[in-house]
Amino acid sequence: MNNKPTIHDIAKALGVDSSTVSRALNDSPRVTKATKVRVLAMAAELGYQRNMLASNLRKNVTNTIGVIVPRISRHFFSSAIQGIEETAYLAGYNVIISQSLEQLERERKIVEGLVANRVDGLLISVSMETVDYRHLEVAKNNSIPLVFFDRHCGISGYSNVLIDDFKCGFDATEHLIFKGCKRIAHFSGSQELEIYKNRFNGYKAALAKHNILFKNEYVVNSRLMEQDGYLGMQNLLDNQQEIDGVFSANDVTAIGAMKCIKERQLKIPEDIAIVGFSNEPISQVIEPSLTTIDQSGSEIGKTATELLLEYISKKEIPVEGQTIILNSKLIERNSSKK
Amino acid sequence: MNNKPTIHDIAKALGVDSSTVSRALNDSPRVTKATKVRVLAMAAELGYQRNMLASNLRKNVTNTIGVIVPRISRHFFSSAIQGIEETAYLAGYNVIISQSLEQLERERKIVEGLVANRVDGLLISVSMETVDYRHLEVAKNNSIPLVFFDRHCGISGYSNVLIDDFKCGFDATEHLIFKGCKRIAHFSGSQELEIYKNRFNGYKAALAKHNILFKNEYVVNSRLMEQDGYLGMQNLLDNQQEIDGVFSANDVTAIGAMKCIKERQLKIPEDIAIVGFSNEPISQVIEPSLTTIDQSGSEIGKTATELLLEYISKKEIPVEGQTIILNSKLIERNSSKK
DNA sequence: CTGTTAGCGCGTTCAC
DNA sequence: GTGAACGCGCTAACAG
Repeated sequence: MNNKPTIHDIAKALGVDSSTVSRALNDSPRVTKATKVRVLAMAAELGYQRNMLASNLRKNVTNTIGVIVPRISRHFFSSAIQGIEETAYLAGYNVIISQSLEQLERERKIVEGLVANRVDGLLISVSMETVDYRHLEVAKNNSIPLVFFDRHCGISGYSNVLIDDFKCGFDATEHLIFKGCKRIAHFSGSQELEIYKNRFNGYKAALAKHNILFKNEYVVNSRLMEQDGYLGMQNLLDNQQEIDGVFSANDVTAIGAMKCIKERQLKIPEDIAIVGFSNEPISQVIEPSLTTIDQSGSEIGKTATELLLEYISKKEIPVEGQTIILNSKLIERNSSKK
Repeated sequence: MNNKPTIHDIAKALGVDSSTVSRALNDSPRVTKATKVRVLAMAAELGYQRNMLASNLRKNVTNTIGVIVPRISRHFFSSAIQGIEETAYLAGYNVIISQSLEQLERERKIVEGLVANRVDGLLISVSMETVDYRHLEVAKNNSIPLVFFDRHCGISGYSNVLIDDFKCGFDATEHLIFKGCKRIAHFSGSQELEIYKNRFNGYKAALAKHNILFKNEYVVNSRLMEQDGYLGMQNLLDNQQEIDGVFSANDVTAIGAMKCIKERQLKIPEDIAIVGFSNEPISQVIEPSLTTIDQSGSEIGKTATELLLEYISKKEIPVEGQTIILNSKLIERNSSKK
């Protein structure tokens, strides 16, 4: 029962050598079509399943890529993992998931563990504690290719797959401009954080490109709760700011703003168009008509995996890492303004 | 550089045999303390790392458990995976994640793939298309223990780790009763679905236990959108139903109901207490004061993994599967009513 | 095109 | 307590 058939069993049954069987199963060109068929038939009959452990040991690969994220349950990362898993699955790779829980020490141990497990490649979104990358050199020393995603690696020689927050802000704002908006408010978060600063800069750049005057009164910095959107919008409207568009750096805040707009009998997007930068899908359950800039975690995961698989198949770690910057997708969910 | 040291290298360096080294590294009692120390020191010096592939091949294990979920990016599953990963990590196991995308055919292929990869155990939340379990027999045939979580397996002989929706409904309702509520409304979803039916039954049972008359007018069935909560609450209040408590089978719907309550200048929880069954954490961002019954995905993941690891260590698949039913946690977030 | 030989790196017999 | 030898299952290299 527990004696699983091996290539030797099927070789014996067919009166050929096990290496021929091996070649047949691997669809090697150096074996007759006829014997291939016989081997495959016998394999099916015996219920043969290749022992990956042995195969991998011999080939010194694992068909496995290791993934390290700060926390699996955060939506962005789980959707990234979704993309990673799908892409890896199609390429015949397994995915081992680990989480650093934002701790450098844990990250270090995980990397060592994955390297000891001989993963064929590594996908990492580093923890917030990670300031240097010495603990990752073990991968390089073992010729294991490494791709950073979402959170970039500061030093050169590594590949990154990132989201362009600047361009997201730019695109969202330009989208509103194309819709005919001229007085566009921006709800932003702490300017200490790169992501919000970049989105804000994208917003300003889009205005500049289209010769629209930037007005400081249109910018609302907050903690990006729903209430902040509601109150921010209220303030803007009460202060006679004739807003006709809103780009919110956060979806929940955008929902708050929408509530305020609707209460005042203004129409979306006819009177005021609105775009929210989206983190969580549930926000669209609560407000299905919200046009969003979606941080496509699965897209970034897919891209990072494709890049990594390329390195793996080439069996070489590029000296110069490349950096791929993805755009988030703007998903328009309400009718056009003009 | 790429020639990683093996036990032979360290054996040669020490003038002992590789089998002695192997024993020393495995802390076998049949080797001198002194040589153990020498071996360990040399291993550290050479930067030796055990080749798991070879070790696993020899021992015919993988130190890996396979996990199949419908979709990684759904919050419940990603938090379950979080719990699984943490528990497995502590026990020295790796976790391979796969997603069925709710497709039976994919699930079948994944199971076969994981079995072919000789995972030591399997954790499955079956796809919605899964009505029979023949495609899982391959695991049993290969003596791979299997634990179902969240979505239970209908046939006997398998272990399940589930959430008790009935008890959740019961607890939520009883919590409201303890708060002093006597006229408790219930917002429910399609009675075709077990989960909503069970929560509804829990609600009724709690009322019965405390001798509170069940009134059909207090029950609102809907698609559980935010608007459904808002409108449902509106109807209840307009029809002179003097509601003083609400148990919603969904958090978003509860948020809608809260909005309606607040608009009418009623206070939560003083005038109307409210509990929502929680799926997504962001709902608490939008409404931080919502008291919830939390489906703890990570808890269920942890429990399922512990059970599975027990089976793995015992090296036997129980003939009679056991079923563990977990309670979700009630998390009270607003001040007491009475 | 097929068979033979020789390991991959480790763990487990046997002996001594 | 330690060494020698073998095998896990598969595949690469070399013959023929």
